[in-house]
This record gives sequence, C-alpha cells and structure tokens, in this order.
Amino acid sequence: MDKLTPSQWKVINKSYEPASTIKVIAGPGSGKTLTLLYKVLHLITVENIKPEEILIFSLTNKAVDSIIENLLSIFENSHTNKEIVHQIGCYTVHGLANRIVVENEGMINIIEEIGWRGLMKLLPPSKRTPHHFRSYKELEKVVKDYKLNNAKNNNPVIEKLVELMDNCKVMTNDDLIIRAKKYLELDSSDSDASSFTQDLHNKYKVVLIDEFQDLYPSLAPLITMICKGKQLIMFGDTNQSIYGFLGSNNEIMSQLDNLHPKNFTTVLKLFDNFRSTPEIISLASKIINRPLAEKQIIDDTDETPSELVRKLPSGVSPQIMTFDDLAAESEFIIDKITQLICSSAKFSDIAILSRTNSHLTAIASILKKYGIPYQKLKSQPDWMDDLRIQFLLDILKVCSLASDEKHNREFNTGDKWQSNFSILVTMSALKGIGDASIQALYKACGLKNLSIWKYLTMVPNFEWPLGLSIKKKMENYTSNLYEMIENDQVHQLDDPMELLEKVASITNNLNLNPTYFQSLSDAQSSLEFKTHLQEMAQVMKVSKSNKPPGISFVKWFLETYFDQTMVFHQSQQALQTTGPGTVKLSTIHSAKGLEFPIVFLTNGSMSNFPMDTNALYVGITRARNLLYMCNMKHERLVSKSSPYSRSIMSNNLFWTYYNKDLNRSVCDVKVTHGYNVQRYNQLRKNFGFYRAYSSLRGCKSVFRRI
DNA sequence: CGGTGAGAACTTTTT
DNA sequence: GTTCTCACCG
Repeated sequence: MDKLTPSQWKVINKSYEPASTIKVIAGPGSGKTLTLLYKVLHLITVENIKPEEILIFSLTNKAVDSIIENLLSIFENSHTNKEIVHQIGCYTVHGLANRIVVENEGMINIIEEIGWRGLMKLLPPSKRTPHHFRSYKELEKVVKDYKLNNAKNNNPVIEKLVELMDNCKVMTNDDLIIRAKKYLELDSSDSDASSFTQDLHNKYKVVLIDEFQDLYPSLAPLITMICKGKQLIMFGDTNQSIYGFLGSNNEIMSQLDNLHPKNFTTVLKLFDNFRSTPEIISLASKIINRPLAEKQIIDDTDETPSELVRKLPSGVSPQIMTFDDLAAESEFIIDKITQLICSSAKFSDIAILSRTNSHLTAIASILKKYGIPYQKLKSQPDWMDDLRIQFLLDILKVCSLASDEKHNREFNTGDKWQSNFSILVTMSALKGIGDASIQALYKACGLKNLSIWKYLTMVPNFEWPLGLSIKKKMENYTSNLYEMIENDQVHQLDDPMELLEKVASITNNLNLNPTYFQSLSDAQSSLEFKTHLQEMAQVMKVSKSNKPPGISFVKWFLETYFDQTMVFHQSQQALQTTGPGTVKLSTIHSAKGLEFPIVFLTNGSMSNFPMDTNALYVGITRARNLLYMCNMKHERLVSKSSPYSRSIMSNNLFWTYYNKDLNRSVCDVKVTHGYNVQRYNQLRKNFGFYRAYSSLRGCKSVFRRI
C-alpha cells in the first residue's frame, strides 16, 4: 500500500458520509482501478461498512470481471477473508436491471436483429410511406422515438407493434432500464420477504461507479434512483468518452453531479501517468489537443495540477503508417510481430486493437494462417451471435411458450400470447413467406382472438386467408413443430443432446430464407455452424447439471442460458492463459480499462470514415511501451515511418528498458541479439515475406516451434 | 429519362 | 470521409 501517491490517498481517505458524492477524475494509467480497489478495502476495514452494503457499477462485462478479479487478489494480499468479495454487489447497469425485471416478471426477451426483421414483416408494404424502411435499424429507431414521446405521435402501425412487443415481453435494452426503474418505484418498502429489488432500497450504503464517462442519458433514471441518499463514488475521464453515439454523457453527468447538495460533493483528481512512455503520452496529448506535459517527477510529495509523466523516455516513438489494402497491412503486422518475438517480447505482450469487429475477424484469420496464437477478447462467445443459433433458440422458445399456452385454450385469458413474437420471427425466416402472408395471417388471428399457433392448429386451413403454396409452407411449419408442442415433448425431453438434435432436425426440415442464413452448403460456414452448435451443447450440458427440480429443462435453459454462457465463457478464457501466451485481439471499445506492453491499432483500409478522436485517444493510451498505428485516419495524425524498418531489433537500450518496465530479467538481451536476427531471417524465409500474399500458405506450425 | 444536390448511413455496447 | 438513395429539375 506504500506505492500509492498523495492524490490517490486523498480519494481513499475521504470519509464515508450518507447522501454525498465523490467524483474522481482519473486519466489513463493513473491507477484508477488500484485506487478504486483500495477505496473498497478502506470502506470495509476502516469505515466499518459491510461488504454487502457496497454496490459497484460498470458498463461492460469485461470491466465488471476485472474488478471482481482484482478485488479477490487485493483481499487475499491484505490477509482479509477472500469470501467477502462475493458479498459485494458488482454488476453492469444492464445486468442489474435485468435481475430486477426478471425477479418481477419472469422470462423476458431482449430483441435483436432477427426480432426486428420479423417485426418488419408486419409493416404495410407500400413504398414512399413513412413505414418503408431500408433496414431493421431504421425500424428500431422509429420504435425508440415512438416510445420516447408516446402520446404525441399518433402512429397506429407502430402502436400495434409496440403492443405486440409488450404482450410478448419483448424489450429493448432501454426498456429494460425503464422497467427496472418502475419496479424499484413500486416496491418502495412494505412487501414481504427480502428480494433483490428491496435490497437496492434498503441494504446498500455506498455505490461506486467505474468509468462514469461511459454512461448515457437513458441510464439516468435508474442510476439516480439507486444512488440517491447513498455515498456515490465515481471514477472516470471525459477524454475517454467513446459512447457518444448512445447519447450525451454531459447530460447524465450533470444529473449525477447535482444528485447531492454542493457542499456534500467533492471533486478529486488523479494526475500521474504510470503507464505509458513519454513518447506515447505526447502523441496522445496531441490527439486530444492538450498542452504537452513536460514535467517529470520522481518524488511523491510534489503535486501540480497538470498531467505528470512518471516514466523515462524509451527512445522509441510510435509508428504511424498507411497501407493500401488489407494484405499490405497484415504483412506489416506479421513482420513486426516476428521482429518483436525474436527480440524479447512475448505473444502475450501484444494486443491488436481495431475499431470494428469485422476487421478483427479478418485479422484473426490471417494470424491463424501464420500459426500465431491469438485470443479474441470478447465478452460473448462467438456462437451467441450466430444467426443460425439464434434461430434455434427462437424455435425452442416457440415450442416452450406455445406448449404452455395450450392449457388455457378454452379459457381465453385476454389476448396476451407470449408465443406470438417468436412464431412471427421464425416464420418470417422461412423461404417464400412474404410480408403480405404474414400480415394476412396475423390479422385473421386477431379477429378470432387466437394465438398464431392456435389459429394454425385449430382453424381448418380452407379458412386461412392465404394462397395455396403458402398454406403448404405453413402446414410444413406446424407439422414439424406439432409433436414438440402438442404432445408436450419439448418439456419431456430432459436430455440436452436429444433436445438439440430434435430442434436441429426441425430446422433442417424447414426451408429457410438464404438472406437470413448464409447457405449451409458453403463448407467453411457449415463447419463454423458445427463448432457453434458444439459450444452451445456444452452450455446446455452445464445447464442440465445445475437444473433445480420441478422445472422442465427447456424452461430452465431458456431462462438461464445467457448467464450460464457468460460464466462458462469466462472460465474458458481464464484457462487459456498458460502456454506461450497469445496475441490479444479486441475492439478499442472493449479494450477500455486494459493495458498492454505493445499495441497495434488498426483500421481496415476499406472503412473510410475517420477515426473518432476519443476512441483514438483510448486506443493510444492502452499502450505501455510500443505503439504501431495502421490506417488511422485522423486530422492530427501524419503518417511517416517506413514500414519495413528493422531497427527495433537491434535497439538494445530499448529492450533493456522494456524488460525493466515489465519486471523481467534483462541480463541476456545483448548476448542473444545475433541469434535473434538469425531467427528472424529464418522465420521470414519460411513465411515467404514480400511475395504475393496468396502464396503465403502452409505457414502454420512455424510459430509453434518458438 | 438522366443529372444534381441534400441527407443519411456506415461503426462502437448493453441481456 | 465515402457511398448510396431519393426528391427534384430540365
């Protein structure tokens, strides 16, 4: 604990007081996380706050994971019981909202791409009307606008969609926040046993918010409600605000700033930068147009209100480069990685950050080609965003929900058919089913006051307002699902594998629209689907093993698969840390809060729109020692370095600095230099650098020998 | 029917 | 910053 600086101590020692606010402004590398952790420790050990009275918020799953991980290690070091960490509430804002809503109304549906596309089928087909959308995202926007100023705009079509969403418990993420707030208001005090919702009112005394610059206006109602009257401690840095596309950060911040009276509000700053080299910091300062920090300090007593550089110059400046195409860019990256590895860097020191996920996927396939071990830093596993898998899950939902509703067939309990949404979504994905058929069918169901499933199974097909070929397709749909729903098979199938097999075979029998799903005949995509299926099956098995009695497996799985997947995914990622290490791949957005000794920032040469200043700033400040930038289009960035420079390999001074910075042994840097160059040339020859890109095959396994 | 200018989308996250 | 669409004009 003696490592802490005076400004960090100031934050930690600020005493506990109900209904007060501490706002900590903390630049990159200023030890924000460390300060937050010691603040928690201080609250518990000195201020006598119980761990279960502390609530920690962040926006991304990754941030939450890293906080929990760090808490565990810090409590272990301070000889306190590690168990108390698990009593501290640590959530993403949405995770907490989800918990509140599910506690109050059971299984809900978060709408995504397939869902929106299904809803689009219910819109009138006429062009040149306000209801003609180019993509589902436009519909998403219109629905959002509609909800925002509800009464004002009188739009019957959208109104009906919203009604359908309500009936089927389909929500957007913004809805989740609003609902959660509603339940918090409702609950207020009286009710019975202790629930999660009530705990938020009564139990917590201190709320810590990590990365406050990431908050956006639609979160405000819930957050202010939770924080009011408690001690609010928030950490952040407005220069790193990269979620502007979700709404203004200033708006919610002014609400939070005014939550408690002025004289109960303290603003503190953490100045120092312990992370990056002066070379990197000066580039970062240039990007955000901040005066350069010249002062370098060595002793801890000094405190000046400007950024202070803690590290000595490394002698190596960031490299800024432009490439014409992906091939040239990736060749540079591979070559550079080879050089670094042949000096004293490890794979695990290197991170490649990109602005888009798609570019990241492209990079990943290139690394794979060369046999360079890599790991995608994603909070969700790949299979979760495979549309084909999502379709399977929707089929499962149809079966489960329709089967439940079957029992109230005679007693019409109003018009809330929760299965309707999933049915619409899955039917819309069928080949040859167009908007008109869906709408005609939906209207007919409305007239009879039946759910779509009941209509299709009870009303004789000559009454259906559909063409002959469409009728056939609908019958194919129902007959495929009939056994599962009407014979309750979906609830009886207790074995995950059998269930999955059944659903997969149903899907196979349905003739799906290829615009929704890339053709399965494509060998690579079919292989991908297979791996995703296997990964999903694994989670199903885990889910089966912890299923409580008295609930069918499908229901349990559908209600919990998201959480279970996350837990499973995290444990898998943790396992991969052994071995020669891996190059980390991540979007800049997900890399927030992390740091790496060596960072490559890349931006596919195809995507032309310029880099957002703050995102670039975040990317640059992830780097401790070395920084390479490819195709970063930004006005204050001038491309200069030669791409094929190999000077880094012979820069002994730098590698000594580097190893010292990472607390590694430095003795053998000089001795091995000759050998390093030899090794590099060997690898280069194996890879066939500077030849046509397409000839670079069979390069696998070269790196495995390292 | 073809040319032109205006405006929007592209991307990043949350269960 | 580039690319596409749509309304409008001659």
